[in-house]
Parts: sequence; C-alpha cells; structure tokens
Amino acid sequence: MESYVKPQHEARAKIIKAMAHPSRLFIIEELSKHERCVGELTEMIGSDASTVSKHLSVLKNAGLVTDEKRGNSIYYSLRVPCIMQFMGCVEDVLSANAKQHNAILKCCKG
Amino acid sequence: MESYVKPQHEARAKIIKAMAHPSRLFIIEELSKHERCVGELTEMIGSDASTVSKHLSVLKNAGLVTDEKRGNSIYYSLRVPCIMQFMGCVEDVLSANAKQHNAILKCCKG
DNA sequence: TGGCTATTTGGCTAAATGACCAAATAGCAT
DNA sequence: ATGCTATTTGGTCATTTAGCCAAATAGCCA
Repeated sequence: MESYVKPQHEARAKIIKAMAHPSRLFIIEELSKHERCVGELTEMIGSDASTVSKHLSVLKNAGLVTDEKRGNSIYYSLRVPCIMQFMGCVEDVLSANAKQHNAILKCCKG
Repeated sequence: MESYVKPQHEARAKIIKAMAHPSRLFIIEELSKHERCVGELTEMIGSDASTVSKHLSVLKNAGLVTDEKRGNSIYYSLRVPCIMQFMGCVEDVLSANAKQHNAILKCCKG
C-alpha cells in the first residue's frame, strides 16, 4: 500500500533534497546565469572551499549540475534550466506567507 | 559578501526543504487532486498517524498547505498549485540521469 | 458525563546533514 | 622534480530529521 509513495516519490525527493539548502540554491541560481568554477563560488558564498565543494558534489550527484575541467579549474554549469522557473512558484509561497502574516498582525494588534 | 546568499535563499530553502521528503511529496501530489483528511493520508502512506501528522505540520509551517476542521476531521488542501508544475522538471532531471546512466553502462560493458 | 474517533504533542533513538580543519590529489609552471 | 594553485576527501562534532510509541487534546454522540 505504500507503493503509492515509493519509489517514484523517493527519486523525486532526492532531487528536491539536493536543492534544499541556501548555499546550493545560490549556486543553482548563479549557474543559471553562467558557469562558474569552485573558487568563484567559494568566494561569493563565503564558506570554506571544502564545504562548497561538497555542496557541488551533492548537486552533481543529483544530476542538477555538470562539471568540466579546463586548465587548472573545474567549471560547473546547470544541467536542467527548468529549475529556475520553479523559483517563481517558491516566491509565490513566500509572498502568500507574508500576506497572511501581516493579516494576522493587523487583526491582533488592532 | 554572503549577502548574496542570505536571506533570500534561506527563505526559499525552507520552502523547498519542506517538500524534500517522499511522504511529503506524496501528500502534495495527493492534495493537488483534492483535499484529504489525516486519516486518509495515513492509510495511503502506511506510517504511523503521528508521523503523518508531523509531515503535515511541516508542510503547513512552510505555507504549502492549509487545514480546515470539519466535523470530526481536519482536511488539508494544497495552498499553492503551481508546485505541481515543478514535478515535470524534476522528472526531466530523472530521465536525463537515467539516459546518462544507460550510456555509461553501454560504453563500459560493450 | 462518558466513551468514541481523529489528530497532535512529547519523549526517545537512530540516522543524516552541514560545518570546519587538515591532509590528499591533480594539473600547470618554473 | 618542486612548488603553486585549485579542488576533493577524510575525520570529527553539533544539529536536525524522521520514525515509533505513549499520552494528551478536541469534537461528536449517546
């Protein structure tokens, strides 16, 4: 009966889980503009290089980004551009939340 | 400089994190068809009712679902339908992964 | 009131995650 | 070969997550 849930939702959840981190979302958004090497992303994010590297490997394992070694550096790019379209929907949720939050404040503070 | 990352990506990550679980994805998909009460979802998922209840509260806190008490039950429904459009993109990633996986198998097994 | 049914909350435990540092690896340049 | 730069890997630790069970809460009905 849990055949409803697995394995399709498990596979999807892995992809979505890989996106579910602020730094990884930043990376996705940045790569949607143009490819970047690890050093550039590290500087922008401000965490340890090893941390950023691990984030990239999470994204790569999920199939969200690809990497290509060129010269001394490894350049990452976004593999599936449609991901960025989703951000609009996420923003919708956020603004709906904000609206509701304001409504509650207004009603209770009078 | 990490103003690049926070707080916008933090807010988005919370939303996406709430989606990043097989059972919660199932719930989202199910609620996109029609509202459901906890008992129905519990039966479909096959976990403990308390577990499902907690999943629902994660989704509710993220602003992804709303609940409405009617009679003896609490009915949940999807608050932001655009979420389901994203699943198509997730499927794209999965099939791209599968294609690549097959290509690797083919090349190395001969 | 007392007994249902439906749902949530608290407590606990095992597992996963994310951060840092230190060390390893890979490639280019001298 | 040596050193330099870029990136990854391994180890450790604190935090979060997800599951179950037991108990609490809320609403309906007799």
